[in-house]
Amino acid sequence: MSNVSNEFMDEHFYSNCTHSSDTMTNSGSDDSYQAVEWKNVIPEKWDCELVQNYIAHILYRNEFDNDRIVITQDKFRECNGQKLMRMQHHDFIQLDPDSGTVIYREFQELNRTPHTITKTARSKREPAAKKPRTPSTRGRKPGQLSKGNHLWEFLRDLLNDDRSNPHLLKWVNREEGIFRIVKSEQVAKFWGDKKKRPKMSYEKMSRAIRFCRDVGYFGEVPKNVGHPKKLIFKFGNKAHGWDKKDPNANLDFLKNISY
DNA sequence: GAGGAGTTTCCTGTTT
DNA sequence: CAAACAGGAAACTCCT
Repeated sequence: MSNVSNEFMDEHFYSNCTHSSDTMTNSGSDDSYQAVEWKNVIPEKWDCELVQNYIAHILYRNEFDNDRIVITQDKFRECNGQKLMRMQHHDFIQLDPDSGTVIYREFQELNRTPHTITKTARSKREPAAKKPRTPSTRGRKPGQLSKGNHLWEFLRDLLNDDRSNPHLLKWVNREEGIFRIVKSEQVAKFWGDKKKRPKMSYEKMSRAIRFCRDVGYFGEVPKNVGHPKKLIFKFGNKAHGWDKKDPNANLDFLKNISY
């Protein structure tokens, strides 16, 4: 459970996103509480304020508490995007020993992905333009967590349990968040059980993974790095906690599993 | 009840 | 050839 309130997100993260509007992807309207699509913004153009917003965004996602986020944000108050780009791992740690590594790693990941909405063409088919979502005061806000178990959390928890890893799925590169699904239909079956969808299949689950990839819970798997091409996935920049075991993970359905 | 997030379902076509 | 991958379209569930 995160103890960071939504009020925090509104006040400290979303509210300033109308600054540097030339680098923003949202409209900059009064209602523009929407999270910056960081991967669509060029870090070199970030001003100090935007860097602080980014730091808050990273720490919020990594479940740092409210006070901690404010303190760390302040440590980055004199950093603009260009300075952030020049900083090495040890510079981040020096600035904040607790979160330096997390911020460094996420920033590296951000810089590995192209800073554009346009996706790399994979097939001859033209990708359809996404309909922009209209900001509203109702409904769940972007980034706001639901109580339900999400697909990326489910896979993360399976990966961190030795009843399922490596029988059902396993890490290919844990540091990078890259994993391989071994028993695709079995994993999908468990997913269906969890969501009470008895007709769940790997085909349908993988469709969900592709949607989750579009919004950042999963990422593009690097090509040509020696591992097989099929059934390989990678956690994205909206996923977190995959590098450690979640003590609250509920995997009771694995207790009777036998191989 | 409205509306957004996160799927689920189904489908056609492509790639491995 | 089978299995996996891709992504459009529409519907659905859960949540605020």
